[in-house]
Amino acid sequence: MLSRSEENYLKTIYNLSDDGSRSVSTSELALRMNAKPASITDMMKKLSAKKLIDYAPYYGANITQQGTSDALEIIRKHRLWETFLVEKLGFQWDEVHEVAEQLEHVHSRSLVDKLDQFLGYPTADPHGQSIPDKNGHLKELKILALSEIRDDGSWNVRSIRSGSPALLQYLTKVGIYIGAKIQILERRPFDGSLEVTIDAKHMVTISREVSENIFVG
Amino acid sequence: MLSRSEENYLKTIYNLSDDGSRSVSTSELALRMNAKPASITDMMKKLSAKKLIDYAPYYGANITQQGTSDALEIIRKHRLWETFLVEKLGFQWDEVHEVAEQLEHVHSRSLVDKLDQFLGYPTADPHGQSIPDKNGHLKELKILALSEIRDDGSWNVRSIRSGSPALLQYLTKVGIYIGAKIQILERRPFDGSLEVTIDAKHMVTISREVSENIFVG
DNA sequence: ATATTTTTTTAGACTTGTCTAATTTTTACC
DNA sequence: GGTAAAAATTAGACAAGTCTAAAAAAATAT
Repeated sequence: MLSRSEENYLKTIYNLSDDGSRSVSTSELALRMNAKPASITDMMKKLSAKKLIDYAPYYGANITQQGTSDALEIIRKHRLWETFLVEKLGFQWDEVHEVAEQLEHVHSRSLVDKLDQFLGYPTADPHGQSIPDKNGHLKELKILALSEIRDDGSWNVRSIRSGSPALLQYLTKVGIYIGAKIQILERRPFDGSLEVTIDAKHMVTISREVSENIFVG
Repeated sequence: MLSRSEENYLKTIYNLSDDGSRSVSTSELALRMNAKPASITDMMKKLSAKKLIDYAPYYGANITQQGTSDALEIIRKHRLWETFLVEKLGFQWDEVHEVAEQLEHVHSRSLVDKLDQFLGYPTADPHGQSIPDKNGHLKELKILALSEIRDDGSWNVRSIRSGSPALLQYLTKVGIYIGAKIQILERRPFDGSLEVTIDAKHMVTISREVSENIFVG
């Protein structure tokens, strides 16, 4: 069984690697985990010994099939708990990440599946992110970050990269939510910011940092 | 903030001390925690430094007011989660202890209170044990262990000392549940066993070990 | 009242996960 | 292609929580 720390590293490697499609460097991981590179190297060796990542010194980590499967299980738990917290306990979408970070490490054969059933087998969490099913299958949505959209026209907000309560609070304030309709009016190449309308009603300027975390389809 | 280990020791000291009314010895705690006495001594010093117990070498531990308050918060969380698992997720009463042991360590200002509200402010968990309220008040029930009953007549099962799935499974098998009516027919002083009827229907023999864990009123 | 047994504590070691400082390897640049 | 900068690794340390073995204190028994 994995330790809490191992689980956190594995999950972060999975997320940084774009669902396992590229390798992750020590410094990248150090930045995301708020840890020193030396600590990352140590953990890379541990995960490698457990065959959860392929690791060679100086060449970063590639998550293995087993690692992906374990990571998806943790992500499934995280997203199911977030859904529970919002749908059943009445939390706001910006309040649930930290608690779910703890709940995702509870180990129980049947707990997750019973929770899934209780919630009615949801396919997306409160931030619009897909919830892997019990076999570790993730419904891949064809979505793009708002920052990557080149085509004008109207897009629907499908998900938000969660993790930052401040971002979610900001989005709520400017009227962006899962399902909101966004139309790009103007692009400002010098800073990457966008001028958009939301639900064809109000107009806001969105910075590049923010548009990179909004996914539309 | 207390570590998981500190929380587990504190909770166990509280339980062993009969709600803080007597001191707990090193060996007693070692037995219950499945740890060596040397480890207990180390932790006693830590909890003592944090003023959660009064401890003097060779004289055991007495839980302080602050320690009692912290212990009751953990116990509140444990019992609310057990209630959730049985009432909402459909677990059996003998399946929830281990998972609740993990869930009780999740830290969140609002989670527990929102869970309490979601469950409708229950006053007892699935084993009949009182749930402390958010101010740490525990409704003290006038109950006795079945093993201590000297008076004949009929008694209602009020709670079971939880923690042993095997015991709970056994009780289910012989027809004992919270609310069952038990009448003592015969006492066997040589081994402390009792012959009883349950709900005036069927008759069973209950060992002393079992009757010490059934509370009636 | 003293000796023996039991309990508790101390001393020192080990594991996990982290760190700092020093070293090595890779990358980037002229 | 050689050198400087950046990135990664190694070596050694530390804290938390556990252990074993030895020593000390308390309890028990004769």
